[in-house]
Amino acid sequence: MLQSRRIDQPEPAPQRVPKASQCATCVVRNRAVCGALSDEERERLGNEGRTVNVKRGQTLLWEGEDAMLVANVIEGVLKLSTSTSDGREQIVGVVYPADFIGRPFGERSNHSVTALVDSRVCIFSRASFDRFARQHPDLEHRLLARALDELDRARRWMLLLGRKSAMERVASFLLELSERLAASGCEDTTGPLDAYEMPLDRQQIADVLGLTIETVSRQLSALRAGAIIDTPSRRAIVIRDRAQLVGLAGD
Amino acid sequence: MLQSRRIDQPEPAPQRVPKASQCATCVVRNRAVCGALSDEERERLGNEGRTVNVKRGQTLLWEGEDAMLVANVIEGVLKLSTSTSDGREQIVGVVYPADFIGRPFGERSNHSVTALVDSRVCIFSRASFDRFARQHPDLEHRLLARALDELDRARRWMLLLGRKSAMERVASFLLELSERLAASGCEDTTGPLDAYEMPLDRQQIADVLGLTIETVSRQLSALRAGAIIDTPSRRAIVIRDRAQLVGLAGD
DNA sequence: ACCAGCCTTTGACCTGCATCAATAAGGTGG
DNA sequence: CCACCTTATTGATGCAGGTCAAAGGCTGGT
Repeated sequence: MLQSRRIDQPEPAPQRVPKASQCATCVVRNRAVCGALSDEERERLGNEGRTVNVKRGQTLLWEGEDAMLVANVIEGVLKLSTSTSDGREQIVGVVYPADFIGRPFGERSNHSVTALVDSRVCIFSRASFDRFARQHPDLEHRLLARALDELDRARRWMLLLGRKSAMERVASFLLELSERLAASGCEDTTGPLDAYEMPLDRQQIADVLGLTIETVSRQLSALRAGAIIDTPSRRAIVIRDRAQLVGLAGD
Repeated sequence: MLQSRRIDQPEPAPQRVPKASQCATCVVRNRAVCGALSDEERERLGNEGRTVNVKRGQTLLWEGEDAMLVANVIEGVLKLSTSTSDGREQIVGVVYPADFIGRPFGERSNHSVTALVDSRVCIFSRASFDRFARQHPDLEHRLLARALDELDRARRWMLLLGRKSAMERVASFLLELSERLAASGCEDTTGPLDAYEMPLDRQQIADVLGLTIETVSRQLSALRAGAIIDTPSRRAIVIRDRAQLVGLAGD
C-alpha cells in the first residue's frame, strides 16, 4: 500500500495583525470575492475581518473540525488536504492570492488548510461572513462563480488522478503551477512563467499527484535528463522546452 | 497504459415533451434549486424551461462544446465525464434527481453529460437561466450551496482516486450509491439502501473509480466470495454485511 | 567552519493492477 | 428454442509505480 505520512505538527495560533484591515489598499481587492462590493460595503465587511500572517507549515483549518472561519488569501500559497484514517494524505486543492478559503454555509471543514509558504490571509468568522453574504447578492454571485471554477478544476484533477501516468501527472502539475503562479502575481499577466519557485516540497507534490516522493523525484530527473526542465535548486523550476512538456502532459 | 475506450455514439436528439413544464406538481420542486422560489416565480421560470426525456446512453452535453443549456434532473441517473485526447475516460460526477446539470455563467461545458438510465430532465437555455438567476438571489444561493456540496464531494473523490486501493474504491462506491440512491427517492428517507439496482455497467464503474473493468469485476467477486455483498443479477447489488463493507472502504 | 538533521536522489526489488486472452452468462430477435 | 451478440468473469502474464535501503545535498545552529 501507500506509505504513511508525517503529521503536520500543531503550531502556535496564527499571529493576528493588530491593525484592522485596510481594504482600500488591499492588493487583491479587485480579484477576490470582495471585488463585487462597493467601496463603502467593502469597508463594512472589512471591519468584521482581520489580516493574519500564517507561517509556512501552520494550519488554519483542521479536517473534520468545526469550520469557524473563512478567509481570502492576500499573499502566499496554501494547500487543502484530506487523509484516510491510516494516514495516507491527498492534497485536494492549492490556493493562491485572491482565492477564497473555507466552507461558507456549512458546519464543518472537510479538509485542512495549511500554508505552504509564509502567507497572509484576511479572515472572517463564518457566521458573520455568512450573514453578510446573504445580504449581498453580488458577493454571493462572485462566490458562486468561484465555486464553479474550483469545481471545474477539481474535476480536471480527477481525470489526472484516475487516468494519467506518473509522467503525465508531473508534467501537468508543472504546467499548472506555471500558469497559476503567473496569474496570481498582480503584475500584468505576461503569460505562463518559465521559471518559478516551487511552493511545495517533493512529498507535497506527491500528495497532490497521488504518487510517492520517489516516483516524483524520478520523473523530475527524467525531465531534467531530457533537457525539458531544469531544477537549479531544490525549490526552483525552469521550463526549458514548454512544447515538449505540454506533449508529455497528455490531454 | 490504460485501455482505450468505446466512444459514446452520437444519438438522435433528446425528445422534447410538447407540454410545458408543470412545476406545481414536479416531484423534485422542493429539493431542486427551484425550491428557493415562490410558486409564482417558479411558474415564471418554468415557462422558460421544458421537460425532456433522455434515453439511456444519450448525451445531453458534450465536453468542450458550447454549453447552451442547464437543467434539473427530475428522474434518472446521469454521468459527467471527461477524457484524455487518446480516449481514456474518467467519470467525474454522477447526478441524481433534484441535482443540477450544466455550467451557469460559463461558456463551455468541461465534461459530457450522458444518461446512465432513461431519465427525465428539465432544461433551460443557459442564457435565459443565467438572466433569471441574477435577478433571484435566493436561487443563486441554492446554486451556491449545491456547488459547494459538489465541490466537497469531488474532493472526497480525489482522495479515493489518489490514495485508495482497488478494493477500497469499490467498497466506497457501493456505499456511496446505497446512500445517494436512497436520498434521491422522494420517499421518507429510511437510511441507506441495502439492495438497489446499479445504474452503471462494469465499464462505467471502472471509469468512476479509475480502474479497469477486470479489476472491478475481481473486487466484486471477492466481495461476493466473502458474503459481504450479493449480485443476484448483473445490475443488482445487495449489501449483506454493511459493517464489513464500511471497514473495507477505509477512511 | 563544522556538524546534525532534514530533504532529495538513486538503486534494487516487489506487488497490485493493467493487459491480453479465453470462457461463461445474459439478452434479443428470429 | 436456438443463433448471435454484448457484457461479465476468470486466468495468465507483465510492468508501472510502490516499497525498502542507502547515499548524497542543503540548511540552519553553535
